[in-house]
Amino acid sequence: MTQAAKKPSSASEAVVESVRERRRARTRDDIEATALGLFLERGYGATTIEDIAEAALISPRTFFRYFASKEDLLLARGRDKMALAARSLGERPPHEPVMDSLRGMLGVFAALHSTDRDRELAWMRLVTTTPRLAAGFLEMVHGMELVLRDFMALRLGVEAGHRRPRLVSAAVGTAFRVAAEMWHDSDGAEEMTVLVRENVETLVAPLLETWTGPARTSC
Amino acid sequence: MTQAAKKPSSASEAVVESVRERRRARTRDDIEATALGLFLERGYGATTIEDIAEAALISPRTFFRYFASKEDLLLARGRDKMALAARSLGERPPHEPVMDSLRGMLGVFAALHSTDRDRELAWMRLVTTTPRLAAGFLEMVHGMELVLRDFMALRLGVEAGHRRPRLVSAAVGTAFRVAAEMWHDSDGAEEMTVLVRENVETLVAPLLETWTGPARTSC
DNA sequence: TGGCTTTTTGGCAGCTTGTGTCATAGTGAC
DNA sequence: GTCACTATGACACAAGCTGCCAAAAAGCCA
Repeated sequence: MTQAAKKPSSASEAVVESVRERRRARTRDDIEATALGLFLERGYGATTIEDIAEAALISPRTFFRYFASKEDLLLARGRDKMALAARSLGERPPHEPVMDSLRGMLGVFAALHSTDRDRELAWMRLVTTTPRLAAGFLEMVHGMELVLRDFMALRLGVEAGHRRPRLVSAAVGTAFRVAAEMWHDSDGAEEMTVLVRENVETLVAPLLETWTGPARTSC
Repeated sequence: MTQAAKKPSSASEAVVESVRERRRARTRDDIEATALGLFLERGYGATTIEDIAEAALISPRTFFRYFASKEDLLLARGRDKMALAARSLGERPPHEPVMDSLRGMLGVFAALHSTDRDRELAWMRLVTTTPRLAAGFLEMVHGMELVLRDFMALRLGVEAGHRRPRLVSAAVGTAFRVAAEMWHDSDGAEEMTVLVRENVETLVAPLLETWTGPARTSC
């Protein structure tokens, strides 16, 4: 169920999705877009699953076959993007300076970012202004931090439970989160990617400098 | 409803709560303790409001007169503690070095901290292992950051929307959060307060040093 | 003590989210 | 065209949560 198409029937060898999978993805996108429209129109809380199902021409039961919850509908995409960006660190050359790897990750994230700025802004507004979603957003960033932590442990040469990978990965997540807040509050005036990069430079770079070089002390 | 006792009937002038208020507080504590016991025994998800109500000798309807939700039951106390600690910054001398104010805040927080270590550990385990609660915990810290942000804006002499108060307050919150994770993962072996202090020194101090002194540049 | 006012509580009815189950319709593979 | 698998819809149902109203309890005043 979770696995991708394992046997490409055509000659092409790229990610060939079966017809079913593509159809499923299209339905999923359709539900998502429909729901987002309703949310922006009436608000998150005032829109029921039944409303969404009706507007998307599916049954309420079917909704839950595409999304684990109403919350998931809005957060899944962001979660995937973040996880993908974080995991891309694994393909970085092992001896590259950590800051360079992070900059590379930002590039991956930027490439994944939707070009529809207004839509992203609306999404961000919805997510940050609805308490339950805001909590979910923070958890989403936290999930990315967990992936980052293992990477940092590897690069810093200590176990993941140590303070350094914990603090560094949390700092990166914080840089992301604060950038998102700034981007939203400025109505998208500044480029999100730039904001993230600046925050990482400010918050993470000094932290790494003290550790990647001479440090080999306690904790 | 939300206001405290305004007319103390006795001569004492401290925070005199009416009999009703004290009774209410006692019932609230009672429900909380009962529920925590059930959660630890059967798990958060496997314990229903009805179970809690029955064990606490109240009706399910009454439960919601004491707590906004099942989640709130576990998070309200922590939220209050953090808000109290953060707000205590307002009573600090205005020209005190920011790091000293933060250390003072940690003292307030430590004083509020329960002496029952096992109970706090169990609470932390419950909250961090239950996804929905974990998200709520993160939001709780985020709430503290919002209070911190205004304070930082004041001290740094810029508006709250600027990058510096944002990053510094978020860094403090992150220091808190990571300390909580470390404390939990180490089974409370290290003192929570110490962990927070060390994280603040590592993450926040360098950030402040670059800004409180010479800095008066752009952002 | 007795009566009045306010708060607290319980019960009920109802909405919403989310899940298990089963039958049915659609689709792809051969 | 048949067979197997998947997607869907239609229940039924548990649990969280809210509004509403009536009853009980608690404080208050004479």
